[in-house]
Amino acid sequence: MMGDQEVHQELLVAKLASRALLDDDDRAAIRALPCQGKTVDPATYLVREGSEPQRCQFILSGYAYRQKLTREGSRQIVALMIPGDFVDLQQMFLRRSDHNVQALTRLHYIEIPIVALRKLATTRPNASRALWVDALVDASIFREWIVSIGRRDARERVSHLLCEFAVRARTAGIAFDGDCALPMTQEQLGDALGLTPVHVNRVLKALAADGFIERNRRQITILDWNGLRNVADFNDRYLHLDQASPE
Amino acid sequence: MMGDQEVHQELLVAKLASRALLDDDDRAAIRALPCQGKTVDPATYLVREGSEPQRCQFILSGYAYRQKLTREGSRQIVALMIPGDFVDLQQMFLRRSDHNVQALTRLHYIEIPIVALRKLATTRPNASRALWVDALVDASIFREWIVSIGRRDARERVSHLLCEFAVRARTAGIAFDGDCALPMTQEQLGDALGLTPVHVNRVLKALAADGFIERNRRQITILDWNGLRNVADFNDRYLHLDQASPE
DNA sequence: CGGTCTCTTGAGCAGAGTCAATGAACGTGG
DNA sequence: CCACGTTCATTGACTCTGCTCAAGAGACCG
Repeated sequence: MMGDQEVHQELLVAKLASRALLDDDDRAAIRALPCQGKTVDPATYLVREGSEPQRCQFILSGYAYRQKLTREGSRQIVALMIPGDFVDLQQMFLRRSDHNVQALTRLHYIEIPIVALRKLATTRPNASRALWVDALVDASIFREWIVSIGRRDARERVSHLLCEFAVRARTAGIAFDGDCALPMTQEQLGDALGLTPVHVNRVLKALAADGFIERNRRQITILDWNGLRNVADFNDRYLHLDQASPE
Repeated sequence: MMGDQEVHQELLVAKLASRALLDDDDRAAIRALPCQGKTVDPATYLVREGSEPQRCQFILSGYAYRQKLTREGSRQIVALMIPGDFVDLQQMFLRRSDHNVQALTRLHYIEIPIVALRKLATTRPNASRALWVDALVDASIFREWIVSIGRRDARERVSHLLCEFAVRARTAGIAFDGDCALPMTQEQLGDALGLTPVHVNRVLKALAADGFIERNRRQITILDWNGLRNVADFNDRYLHLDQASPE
């Protein structure tokens, strides 16, 4: 029987093993990382712009998002994070954070000292590769968001986000089939998509009227996966899901 | 007297040294990287979506951009690259490229086998850190572009791109003061900003009328740096320019 | 049961897009 | 050295997607 600590670290091992092939020594080194579990309420800041992070967070359950504010006070969400995501690989080698990270829901996570992760990265080549792949996949998702916001209309954009979330949730083992409970308010969706909440509302209504999704308060369920992926022009290539298979 | 090969490698050393503190052994290891110089014409593809890159390119002179196409054929430029930028760190640990890279101008670059770079990353901790920082700064720029395209209006967006380009060009030592010759057509600017070329034209005209910039064919010169940065809500924090100073 | 968040919906507006025509600069080959 | 074709830049007229403002309806909470 495993204690909490062990369960947490198995998630971490599983995540990194999905990013690169690991041997037993790599796994042992990952299990040996010092870490500490934490829980926070929705809207809590995990990282603040301008701060100098000393620990890297890894999400066990719940959701979080990266966010930046403009001078006028409008907010842009630049990434969603789900269980099995690292919050701070994006800052691991940078001095100051360039954005904020906030909990979207109640959140359980572990914190690992950055020095320990850096040491892992320099002593275990396979683990290092897994960390690289993870950071580079994040960057690939950023690029796809630029394409969505820059070149897709509101209907495509909303659909694309739903598709991405569904695939990532399924890959992380926290969703099955269409059952994709994206716990975001329409205002938050708007902030992630570069739209106003009013317009998000209208688009969701239209997608529901067309039978692609079903809505029920903050729950959105995909009814017609192929239809929605077609509306969205969605292709999961940019998520790089096959990095850990033998070459 | 240095031959071409040596000059090229000094640029590489200088770039990595700007990303992390390096010692003499690190510099020697970087100089020992095998590499080959190349030159291509504007619009040449350096990387194609779906390909499996074996070499990493490093730009010596000229400009390039990352680009993705949507189903409808519209194009989104997701990054600009200038001399001293790595083209392919973003793919170094991923199997298949998720985007295209094209030369914007006539381009001189060197190619380094990815295996050699990976080896550098696993044997030289400081060099590894420099590569990490470089990749993470790229990711930070992606995030800022998401904010720009998602939440800034056309005038702010155009100004922001000009500011970013000016700062990066100055840092790379290829521009001085306001002298920022961004060699992009208005169509390409539009593709980078999520706008149409017609609208880019009108915004540039307005910025010139207000005295912020001067235009002359494809050359844009910044006349009023502080004014433009103010229009753009520009802050260079996200470029992480101070990573190589002692902690 | 009142207060607070969200979600909805309507009406009107505006920033940016579309379409289309003209003009300026450039490169090339005869 | 000029004619021609091509690529960009420019401008106007019109359209439309998505925004703003505002009010009302649900849902949830202490």
